Amino acid sequence: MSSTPRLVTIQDIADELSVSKMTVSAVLSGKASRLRISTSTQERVQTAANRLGYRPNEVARALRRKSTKILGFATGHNGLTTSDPWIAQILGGLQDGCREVGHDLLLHCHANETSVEIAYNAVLDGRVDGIIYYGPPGHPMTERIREQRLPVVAIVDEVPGLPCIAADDTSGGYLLAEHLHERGHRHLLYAPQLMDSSSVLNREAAVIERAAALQMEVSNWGKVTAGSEQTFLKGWLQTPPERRPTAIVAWDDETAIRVWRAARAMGIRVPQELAITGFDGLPTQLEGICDLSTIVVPWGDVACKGIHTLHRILTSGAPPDQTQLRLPVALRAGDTT
Amino acid sequence: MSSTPRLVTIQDIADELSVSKMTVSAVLSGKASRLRISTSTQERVQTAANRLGYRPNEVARALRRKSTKILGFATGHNGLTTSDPWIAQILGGLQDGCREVGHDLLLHCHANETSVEIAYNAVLDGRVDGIIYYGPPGHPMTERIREQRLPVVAIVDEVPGLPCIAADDTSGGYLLAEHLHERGHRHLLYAPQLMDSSSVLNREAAVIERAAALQMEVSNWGKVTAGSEQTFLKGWLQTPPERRPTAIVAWDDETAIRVWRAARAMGIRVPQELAITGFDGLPTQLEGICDLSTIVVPWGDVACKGIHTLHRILTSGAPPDQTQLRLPVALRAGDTT
DNA sequence: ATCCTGTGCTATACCGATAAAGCAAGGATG
DNA sequence: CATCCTTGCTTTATCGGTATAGCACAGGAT
Repeated sequence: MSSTPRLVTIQDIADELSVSKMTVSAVLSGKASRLRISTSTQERVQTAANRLGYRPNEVARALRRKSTKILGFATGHNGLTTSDPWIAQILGGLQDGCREVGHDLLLHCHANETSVEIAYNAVLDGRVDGIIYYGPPGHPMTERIREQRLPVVAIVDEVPGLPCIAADDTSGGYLLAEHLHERGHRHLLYAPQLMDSSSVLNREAAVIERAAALQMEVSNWGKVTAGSEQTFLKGWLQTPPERRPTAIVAWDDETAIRVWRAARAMGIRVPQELAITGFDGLPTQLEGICDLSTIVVPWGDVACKGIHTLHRILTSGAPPDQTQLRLPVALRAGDTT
Repeated sequence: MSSTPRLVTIQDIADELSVSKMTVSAVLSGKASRLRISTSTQERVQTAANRLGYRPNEVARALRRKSTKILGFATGHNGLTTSDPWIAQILGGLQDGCREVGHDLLLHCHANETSVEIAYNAVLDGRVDGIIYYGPPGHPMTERIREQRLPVVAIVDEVPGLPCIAADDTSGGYLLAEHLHERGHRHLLYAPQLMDSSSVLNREAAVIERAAALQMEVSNWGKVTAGSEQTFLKGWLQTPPERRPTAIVAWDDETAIRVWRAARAMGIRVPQELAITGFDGLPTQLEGICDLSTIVVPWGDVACKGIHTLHRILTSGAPPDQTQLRLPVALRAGDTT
């Protein structure tokens, strides 16, 4: 019952062949020709390395090159967990991106505010080369990050002064307003979420702007919190039919589904009496029951592009670190409109 | 536009105070008394460290102590992604566990077979101290892992020769059979999944065993693949009522929901004509529509315990590395039984 | 015989920390 | 006055790599 076996080092090979470890290093890191190592020696080294199962120690390399080739992911939105479906998609995209640029991904994705602080420290500790940040612009850490010019790329939500990859929420809002206009709606009800998130604010602003341009009225009766859906819809039922909004534009899919369920329970016909739209485009389990009209956000692509941007910033010496990208979204018309 | 700032090292502080870096190290790592550093020097070092914002370089430490304090997560089940809801819960549990033992979590969770190989190499590269493995026992890498005695803990699915933390799938199966028996069912239909997973096999075996003990008949009409639910249920409808199973026991929640949807579409009344059970206990979006009877599996706890076990193996020199744990599951009776 | 050039490798230093041994100055002790 | 102990540091080696300079030797030119 031995514990973890000692790993093979460059020195082991050097001893075995009675050469200096520099020779071994040169061969194994492809610098053999620059350092003029004879072909026969190269072969002997390669053979020994293979036989012993040598793998270069990444920690030692990282120390020397001052880069771990590990990127971190931090969430600043309170209460966010890996179980949130868009986070899941983001994680997938981060993984893909990391594989593409040859880095590893370290998770600092705890459901509390310390996530960012931990990630921030991870950079100062030399543990990660940079961070993908998903959180509110006003997080106390963001200022320190800017001040110290740490390699951080924001995703999904804009953070002033940081490079950012997000979805084109504005176009998404436009698409929704236009879609509802085409379906004959002239009075929308916006169900917002008050959170410190540029993405959410952009969605709302865009819906309102395009609705106005299309001569549609937009009401706002405030947030639809979990559990208050029925109350919310009662208000709708009590409104005289001619003054009723004909469609509810929810800030996200989850809210839309909650409203849809409540409407269904109250006998309100969707979409005949009331149309409902979401925003996120996440896969649902309601297939065949409720095919929500929504905006499909490319969460994975956003994350993946974020990694690539971070990688570019890290490899280019002096980065033009004001990259701002908005990835295209698409309307998915379902049976709730 | 400068690039990443150089991080403060122990040498910077030593130079600043004209002491040796060993003195600084001793103070900052709490070994001041053992090495007899005067109180005044300790204070000077502390002050300078704070002023300069010193943080010890974790890579250098890791090299010295031969441990990165990073644990990896690898998936061997093909096609598994971070979007699968139980993976999401597992990730949450891994995070929690890591925070509790003071380690970081590196993700090697790609949707293909290379995940395990990458994680395996990460250990040999000294990049991670150990791995949490979630995959089939027959994966080509598992043998190498055993041979080389790498610090790996399997979760969810048993792997012969490796320590494992899983859910008590057997009890789950018993609970389901007993529950259905109580509800008066005497003939079950098991909808299995043929995958190389001990968890899934245990579920099935337990249902069958307990059903037999309770004098219930158990039929098996084969897998219910995505899209074949209606065909499956047509077979059920065409069976003479007295020979029909009265309950379908699906191997997991997702299958159960697919069957439920198909039954609903075909006008089969659930649970009056046909009861349906799942297995997983994951949150669904069907709240208020279909409250699935299922077994709640503590995914997060399994993952978290896995981390703790791995940590114990890594800290104890010669581990009793045959830890086998089965965490309790619970029946959640919904309105599909 | 001496100088020069190219070949093939070795020696040294360094990345940033820590473990262990060493060593100078001052006071107590014989 | 010589010895010993304690205090308060410094020196050196080490983890496992990599960058850079150096060095011994062979062969051709002078």
